Amino acid sequence: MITDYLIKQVPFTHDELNDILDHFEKEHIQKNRILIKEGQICNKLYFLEAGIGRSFYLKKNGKEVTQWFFEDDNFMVSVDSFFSQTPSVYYLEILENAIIYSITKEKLDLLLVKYHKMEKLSRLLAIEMLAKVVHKLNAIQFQTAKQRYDYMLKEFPDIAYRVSLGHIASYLGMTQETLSRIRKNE
Amino acid sequence: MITDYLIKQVPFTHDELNDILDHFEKEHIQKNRILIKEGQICNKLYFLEAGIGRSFYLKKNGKEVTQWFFEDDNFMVSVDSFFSQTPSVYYLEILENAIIYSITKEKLDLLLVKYHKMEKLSRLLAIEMLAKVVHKLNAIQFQTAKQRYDYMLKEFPDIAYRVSLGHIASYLGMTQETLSRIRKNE
DNA sequence: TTTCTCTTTTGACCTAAATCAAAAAATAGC
DNA sequence: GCTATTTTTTGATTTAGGTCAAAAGAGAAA
Repeated sequence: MITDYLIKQVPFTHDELNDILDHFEKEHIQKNRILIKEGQICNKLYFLEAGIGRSFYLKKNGKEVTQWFFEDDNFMVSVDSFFSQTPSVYYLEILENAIIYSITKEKLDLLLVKYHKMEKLSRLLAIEMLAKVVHKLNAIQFQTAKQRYDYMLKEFPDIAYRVSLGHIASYLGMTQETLSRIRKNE
Repeated sequence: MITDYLIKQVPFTHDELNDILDHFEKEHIQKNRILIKEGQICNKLYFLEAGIGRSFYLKKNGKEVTQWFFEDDNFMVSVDSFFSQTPSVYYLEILENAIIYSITKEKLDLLLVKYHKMEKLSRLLAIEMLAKVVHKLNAIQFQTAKQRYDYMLKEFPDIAYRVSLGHIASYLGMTQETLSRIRKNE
């Protein structure tokens, strides 16, 4: 639940929470839907109440490379694009039927001005995400293919067996063949 | 200047700025000083007014691996450790004689509560840092050694020729020998 | 069940970059 | 200046993981 998630981060009052939630829209999204394409400006911040998603980008050779996975009960967004309102480098895709809450940049900006606590929430989320990305960077930069897969299992235990091997392999910076061989030897 | 930097991010008033700056301490630091060791809790946020720094960690085999470079006119911190007050995974080291402004976690927390704008500043910084780390991640994950060095030249043009080849090589996830050969063929 | 498509596995071979080792160059200390 | 120490370069060899190609397996539609 999005309310539980928000309260866990910052102690909003009941009224504040209602006001904030009024700025979000709830939607049901079918799997394989692309929320944002490369080049579009990501104008919405999404909260995944159910389902999973990923961001990926398309290399010149046409291959998709997964950049991040988004689990349920987490925000999903093309960060740079949304916050600096510049064209997204990534695609955002829903991988399993999802229930999402979305808020536009304009509405979020209103909330950020209105509620000091909302700024705090955003800061906390950004720092949390930063820590996660740094963690992945270390895994990618210094570890063998096998160790990177172990990182994946720890970081996304729920997702590791729900998305295709190819998506995971590209997320981990290795080929499908290599990941297949790693799994074989588990 | 730290004041210029702050104002560029958020329009603080003169009084606010003075109050905020009163919470910082100015220090001159000699090169090669270690600000934070692995395992310590990073209790201060540093602003580099002059000089450069890096974060690195020590692998089990005793080798240092540079994790990030910090240029003058930027904040320098072991992010996770500082914000979640947990033991740092990294060392923070000053590489060239520096002038820094530092603020403790306690004092920063006071400012974050006192000034809505200060929360905003922190959010913006976190998002900016996030974008940079994502950028490096992409360079590391998908590019050849040569391309990674080109990324370094773009991201840290000032630093690329001021720090040792070994520091840069480990930052880019390659050996010194490889970087030396790349430079030779430039 | 059969067909079509998409995903995963397996095998053979190749290459970018690592490792190991040692020489050359640059810096720092005296 | 002249050593001592650290950093960088060069060469020879190895290897993890990539590439290419094809077979096997798994869904989905009908």
